[in-house]
Amino acid sequence: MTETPYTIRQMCEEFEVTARALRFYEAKELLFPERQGTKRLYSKRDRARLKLILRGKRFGFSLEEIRQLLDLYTMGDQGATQLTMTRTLALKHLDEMKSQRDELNQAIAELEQEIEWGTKKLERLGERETAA
Amino acid sequence: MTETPYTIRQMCEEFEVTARALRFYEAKELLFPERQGTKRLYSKRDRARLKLILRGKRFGFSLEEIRQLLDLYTMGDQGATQLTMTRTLALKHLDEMKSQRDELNQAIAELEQEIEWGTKKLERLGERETAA
DNA sequence: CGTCAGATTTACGTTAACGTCATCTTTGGT
DNA sequence: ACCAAAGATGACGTTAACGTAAATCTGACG
Repeated sequence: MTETPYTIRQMCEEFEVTARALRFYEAKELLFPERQGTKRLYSKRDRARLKLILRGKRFGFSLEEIRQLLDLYTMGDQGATQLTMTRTLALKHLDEMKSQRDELNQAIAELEQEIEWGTKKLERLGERETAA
Repeated sequence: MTETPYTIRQMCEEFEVTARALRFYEAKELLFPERQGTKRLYSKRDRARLKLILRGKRFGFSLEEIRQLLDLYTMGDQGATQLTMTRTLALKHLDEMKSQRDELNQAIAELEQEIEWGTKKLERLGERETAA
């Protein structure tokens, strides 16, 4: 078993996306499944890429941004110039993600505060009701 | 100085958004500036809400989701039922944000790996060039 | 060989979140 | 009183990321 190509249906089920989305990602050059006749066959590499695509989306990156990031994980044997550019781009994204994480942590802390506040208020209301 | 209302322009500059966006948020009931005649006046409370709106956007929440979250920060003197619902919703969002953070941390770690890999490759290329 | 489910291609539709005019009003300043 | 700038109100346009429908194709099976 050297490889294990997936059909489009299997991909859909495994990643919970529609066939339309997969074809769309292909049209946008984020995926390059091979063809067996006219049908698409998704390799392990395609599956890895799709995973990254979906994760990128969850972080609010656009498909175009994701496409650029994907090239990073495909860094084969490019020239030093290309590699440097890719790395620079990646560092930029890394920075974004880090500030995003910091802000997210702050937001989480604040939201927890608010919830605690609401919880205590509910407790007081409960006491009143119990006392009556 | 009990209050310090902002004009729409001041809001735009302070938060780097367009007037169109502010009116749009108002149409979607995320902001409720008062009116002095026909003109909008944004209170401190509006500014706080806008800050949360923009932050929510950065985390990929839709305006509708943000609207619901905003009500959390407006928990005044509602009934216990309403308050419980709001709190439940908030806990759900909190969970989402926490998993998002965890996934983000993992993505950051992986991206750092890749970058390090690229960096080392560049170093090797540099050595070769130097040796030539 | 017929057909019937599953794929593909093509093309138009949809939603969110504004952008971009065009066209009034309002208003502070001279 | 008058003018230009700022603000308001429609109304239509735009982009991203698919959804949906229609027509065609293709391959395994009885």
